[in-house]
Amino acid sequence: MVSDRANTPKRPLTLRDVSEASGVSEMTVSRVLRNRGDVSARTREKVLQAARTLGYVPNKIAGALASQRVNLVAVVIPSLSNMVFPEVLTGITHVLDETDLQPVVGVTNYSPEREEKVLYEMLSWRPSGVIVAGLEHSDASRTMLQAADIPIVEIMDTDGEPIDTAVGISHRRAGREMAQEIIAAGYRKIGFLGTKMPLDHRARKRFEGFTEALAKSGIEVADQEFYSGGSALLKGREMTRAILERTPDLDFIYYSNDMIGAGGLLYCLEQGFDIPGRIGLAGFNGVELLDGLPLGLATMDACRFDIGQKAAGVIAGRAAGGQAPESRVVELTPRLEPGDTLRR
Amino acid sequence: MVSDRANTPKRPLTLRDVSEASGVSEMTVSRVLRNRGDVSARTREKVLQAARTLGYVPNKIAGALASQRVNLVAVVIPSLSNMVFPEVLTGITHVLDETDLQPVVGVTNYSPEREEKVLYEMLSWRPSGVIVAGLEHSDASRTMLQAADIPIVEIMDTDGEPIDTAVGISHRRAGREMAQEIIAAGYRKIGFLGTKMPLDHRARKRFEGFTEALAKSGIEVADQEFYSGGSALLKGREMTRAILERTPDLDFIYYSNDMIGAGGLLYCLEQGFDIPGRIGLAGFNGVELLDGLPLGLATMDACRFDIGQKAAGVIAGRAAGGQAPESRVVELTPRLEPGDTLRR
DNA sequence: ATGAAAGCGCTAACAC
DNA sequence: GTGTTAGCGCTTTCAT
Repeated sequence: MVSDRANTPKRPLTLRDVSEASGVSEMTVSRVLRNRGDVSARTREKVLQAARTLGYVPNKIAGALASQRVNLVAVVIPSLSNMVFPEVLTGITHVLDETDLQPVVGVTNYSPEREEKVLYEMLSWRPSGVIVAGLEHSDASRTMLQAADIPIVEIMDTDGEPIDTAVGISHRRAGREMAQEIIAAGYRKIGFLGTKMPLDHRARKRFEGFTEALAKSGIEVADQEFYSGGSALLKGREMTRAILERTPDLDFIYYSNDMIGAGGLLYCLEQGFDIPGRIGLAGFNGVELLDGLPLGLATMDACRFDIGQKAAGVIAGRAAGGQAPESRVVELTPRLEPGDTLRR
Repeated sequence: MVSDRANTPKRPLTLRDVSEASGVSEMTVSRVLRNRGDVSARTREKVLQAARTLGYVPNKIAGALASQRVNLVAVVIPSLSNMVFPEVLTGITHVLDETDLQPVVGVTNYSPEREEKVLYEMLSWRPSGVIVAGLEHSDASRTMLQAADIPIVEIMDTDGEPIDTAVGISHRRAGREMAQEIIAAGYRKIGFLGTKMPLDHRARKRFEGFTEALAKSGIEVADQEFYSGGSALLKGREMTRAILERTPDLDFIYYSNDMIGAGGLLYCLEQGFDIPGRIGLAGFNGVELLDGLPLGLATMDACRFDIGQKAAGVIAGRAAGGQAPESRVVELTPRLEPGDTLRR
């Protein structure tokens, strides 16, 4: 392993070192290492041999500068602890693995300022494309993205005007449809528990769609409460207790995500409530976690994996010289999963 | 927003554009944009103004090539869906946010081949340091890392020889201590449920430490089962049912992680078992999720956040010209959290 | 306080 | 099939 000559490798290896070690021009070495152009099998072997024994790792910085091409795709998401985003990433990776593109992840913590900073940093590496969560961005962020002149895919949400392309679901519609389902099932005294939403636009849109649809049936949310931070499962449990103590005759609780919904479900089971008779419950996302719960929580799948795949597909297609998709907005349709906590 | 002159911005903006727009030399523009050297307030303003109205984003590729410096830290982890790693990332970010360093995340899916590929890709960007999970790597990976001549921090595990620096806990010891605790509590018929471990070395080491310590007390694992893939919570539930049907007189189950432990706990509660009397349970990791469960699962905190912070600290320190830490191995001590599922 | 020249390590474009 | 030349967009260094 590694050559055993006097080793003082202070200076990182360059193409030139491989060139000298193999007695082949830098250019040809470069060609071999990138599988470009025709190189005789003999030369090829010599070069690979030399590169391997030296332990040469190409310098992509120089390569990118020279070729004006960078095989990175910037992926900017609000959070990694949300479960939802890792799944989107999985979808993205799934597609990019088939190409020579590589995702680079940046996290904003739902802060527009951080988003701006992260985008600036990422764009300064001149990626081949950007996948960014949400349609809401600061003016500066929009300007940067527009000016970058690369494919930009805004994901997760389709309620708004995309900068370039959007791939996601309509959260307003998701909220609306869940409300309709709940009403159709005969529930009338409906509570809502969710995250504080000033910056979680998708949760806000679901809530808006939800209340809107209730209103159409002449129903108002009977009680509601918002939290931030902490263990979502625990919050779900505690908030459910609180809201039911305050408004004991609620017959349904809609949660802004599955995690707090699961907490609420566990609480209700402990209390021995008849579910979905005495009280119905529903969350949002369709996380895998729910499979292990004693009862299946009603939810709506957010198509996370699909969104990731489609978004990556748009970038990969465009990077390969393809055109933008016919439509600037790709709206997927979330499936309602009634589980066991919603009367039917 | 953006200048309203005839816009054909095909070509990305360069320093030169800012230079021309502001009537200041490229060099001075560069100084302003990086806050280096003395620039008169007047010039400074002119430059910033020009850069802003043009929407200039510096080209880090060119900058990095010229300065031979890259403010990226490669972070290579096995998975994002494991909860554990996002938390490590949080710790890393926490520290790096105080510096000008930026983490770049790569995911290996527990595959040595993928790890090799990811490392290769990342090293080719010449990062300022590498944080990589685990001490087990392919020969090629080790060679690359050694040759890179940058700080390398292997995290999560301290049972082995680090390439450069290791920050983590001893999983062997964690397994051992849990076994001792279980025995001290009087349990004797002990089962184990976990992931298939050929590639999850830390889970394997915990298991080894565990069986070793049991052996010292003349006890053998009474039954065991391994899974891969699927919803961990669900697997925990199903495997617990299976193992208890097969070996009904188990009085303790040790799970290789909290998620399947939680599934098992939910199952046992449903069955109405007396916990921790009839049967005790314990997991590993100390994930926040457990806070929301009806009973607190016994577990051992893996110090994820701390590990991230310390690892990032080592890189940041070294990048700032500091020395390597006194010791090449920084071993943290996991706390046993007895919860409600372990007799005391 | 500002500018001019050289060059980082690679690849595009063109010879041969 | 292989080599030569120029230059990517910055920063370093040195001059003024």
